[in-house]
Amino acid sequence: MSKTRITLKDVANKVGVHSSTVSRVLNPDTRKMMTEEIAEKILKVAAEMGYRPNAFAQSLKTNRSFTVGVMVPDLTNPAFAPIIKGIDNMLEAHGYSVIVANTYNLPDKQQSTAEKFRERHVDGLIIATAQRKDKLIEDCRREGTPFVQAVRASNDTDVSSVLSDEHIGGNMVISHLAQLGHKRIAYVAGPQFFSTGYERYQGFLQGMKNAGLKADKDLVVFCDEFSEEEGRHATSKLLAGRKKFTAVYAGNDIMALGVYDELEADGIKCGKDISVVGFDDMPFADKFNPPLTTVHTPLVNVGSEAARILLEKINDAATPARSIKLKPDLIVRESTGKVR
Amino acid sequence: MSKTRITLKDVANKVGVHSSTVSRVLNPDTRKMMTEEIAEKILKVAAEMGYRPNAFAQSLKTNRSFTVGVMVPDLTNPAFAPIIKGIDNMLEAHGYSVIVANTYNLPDKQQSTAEKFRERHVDGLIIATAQRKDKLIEDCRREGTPFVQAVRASNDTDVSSVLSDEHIGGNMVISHLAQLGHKRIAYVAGPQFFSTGYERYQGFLQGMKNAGLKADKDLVVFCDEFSEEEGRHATSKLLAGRKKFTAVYAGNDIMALGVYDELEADGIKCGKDISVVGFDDMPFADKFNPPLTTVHTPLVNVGSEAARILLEKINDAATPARSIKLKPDLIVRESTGKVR
DNA sequence: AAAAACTATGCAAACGATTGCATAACATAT
DNA sequence: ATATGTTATGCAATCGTTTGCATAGTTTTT
Repeated sequence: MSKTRITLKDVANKVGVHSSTVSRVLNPDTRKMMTEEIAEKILKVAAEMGYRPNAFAQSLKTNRSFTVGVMVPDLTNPAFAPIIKGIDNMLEAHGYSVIVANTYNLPDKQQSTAEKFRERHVDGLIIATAQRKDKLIEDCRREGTPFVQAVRASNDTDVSSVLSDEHIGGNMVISHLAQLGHKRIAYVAGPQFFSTGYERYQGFLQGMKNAGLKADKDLVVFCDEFSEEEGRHATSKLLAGRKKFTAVYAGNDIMALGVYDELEADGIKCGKDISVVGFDDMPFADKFNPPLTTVHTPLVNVGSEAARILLEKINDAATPARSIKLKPDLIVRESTGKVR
Repeated sequence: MSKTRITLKDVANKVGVHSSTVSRVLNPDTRKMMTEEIAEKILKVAAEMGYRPNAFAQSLKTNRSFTVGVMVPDLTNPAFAPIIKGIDNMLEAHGYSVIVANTYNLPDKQQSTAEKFRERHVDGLIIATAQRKDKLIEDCRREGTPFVQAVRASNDTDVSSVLSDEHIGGNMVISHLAQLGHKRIAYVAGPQFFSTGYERYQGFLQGMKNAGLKADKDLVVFCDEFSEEEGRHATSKLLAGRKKFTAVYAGNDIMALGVYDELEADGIKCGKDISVVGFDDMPFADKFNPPLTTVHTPLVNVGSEAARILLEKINDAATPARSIKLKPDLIVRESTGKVR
């Protein structure tokens, strides 16, 4: 990267014009200010000389970096790769680069990551890590930082977000289980300080009500994190309780795997003795044993929609806030079956 | 991001020194040039005022961006997330940000991605997309771009790379299968223009030889890509052939899933009628049906080692090239069993 | 005491691009 | 022909930081 650099001045000297003229020709917005004859000559020479703008100099002057910071909890959670893919495809097509950071659901890490993004003057943020009440969101609003929340959102009402409709998802799950004859349905809830945890629980409650079933507090366990271990632990508690149940709805696929673990350890047949449903349809959910019935959220679309909205915000700060809820689908596989 | 900026000059005015003094105090390498009294005063005032260097101005002057470009084939392949994680953890600790790009194994995409990274003046590259003969590697060498290859490498001999030892892996697999009594072992090979495809095939051949078994050309299928579909297609061809076999070794876990698909479609019991082995131990391989026996490559370590070497190269261009092969482990699960 | 060496700090040039403003050249109206 | 309006281009300031060099002040050596 220490190769001799061709600058605007080099091109200008070769064509016999001033560097500001070259700059204006190379910017499509100002090209029309120059005659076509000079413009063609400049474009030709710039290409021949291999001129490439210095991004730092541009950014220093324009205060724009054409980067976007994306915060995810943990890139090794397979649900986030499709989201990033959707984000990257959209932003890359508009000349932006994506800087991804993991926060591991640690608030301190989230703050230091935000700080780093500020130092880098990212043009905007996509935040997939927000809690329902989140200082980062407050900070971004106060500072006027363009941002969009993806997957999870804070409680703030006039901020943009792209989520999956967790209530529709919950209704679908309970309806499916009810049709299979299930009446005692347990719920393994994610942390309530995340909107995914909270809203999926509300969706469970609503689904039960709509199916004419009674939601039983003793058949609900609230987990501290969306993890396999917590899912397993919750299932262990449910099985140790006095209330029997014939189905478990887990707040995401990772926790559903924990449910699987516990059922298997206790010699309970998943899909036959007890039905299990997850949420997200993360990659390879169809390869599990048994293939997991789950709510498919269009993760790539979540990413690309979030990126689209962010681009609008960056280009026009007056873009009104927008909260988009994408409709999920229930994918029935072999982890659910008729009540025995 | 349009908040009023505090500059070096503002801090300098407040302390009553020159901005170059502030700059030298804030740089640990030059702090000792200033008296402790002035240094403490500057550090205090800078913190109080919330001074933050302008990264663009720094980069324009120093020609350093403190970013690293990472090229992966496809972020949704679960094997790459741990690699990125390892890379990010190491680089982030040294003040770098990671810009990730997907190339989808398309050479044109790889070239345009490299071009974008050049425009951004990333300080170095980690390339997880190289073919055995790859123009990008030639370009980087000619230009003196610091880079390290990860997972896959080109044939060039004096370039740095961090790989898994595919031969050791192959030997482990064949030895394991031989111990289970398998003699007719089929191999589903990845594309030979990738080092992973080629070297894992060589490992297969070497393992067979070392186990005193005859590698049979009719029991080898070469795939055009590392994909589930190709793995399935290859298995279909193997089953349609005249040679019987009792085990399949697939060049990666994704292709092993394709092997699973075909066996299941044909009513063949995986792990009982035919044993299956993969390579990579991608996340959730233990959740498959049956849990996959596979070669575990320490993906996070591949990432962090590659990042470490790259940092050395960036800091000292004379760092000698180094090719590291990490030792894999065989993880035996339920997809392999005794010959029937 | 004078000369030489060392240290601390300020000055200003440089990095490369963008863009407001000035002005020369050209076109149109009187 | 003269006055007015429009267009094309160059000049130079700006963005904010780093760093070579100059120089004033201090310390050490002769």
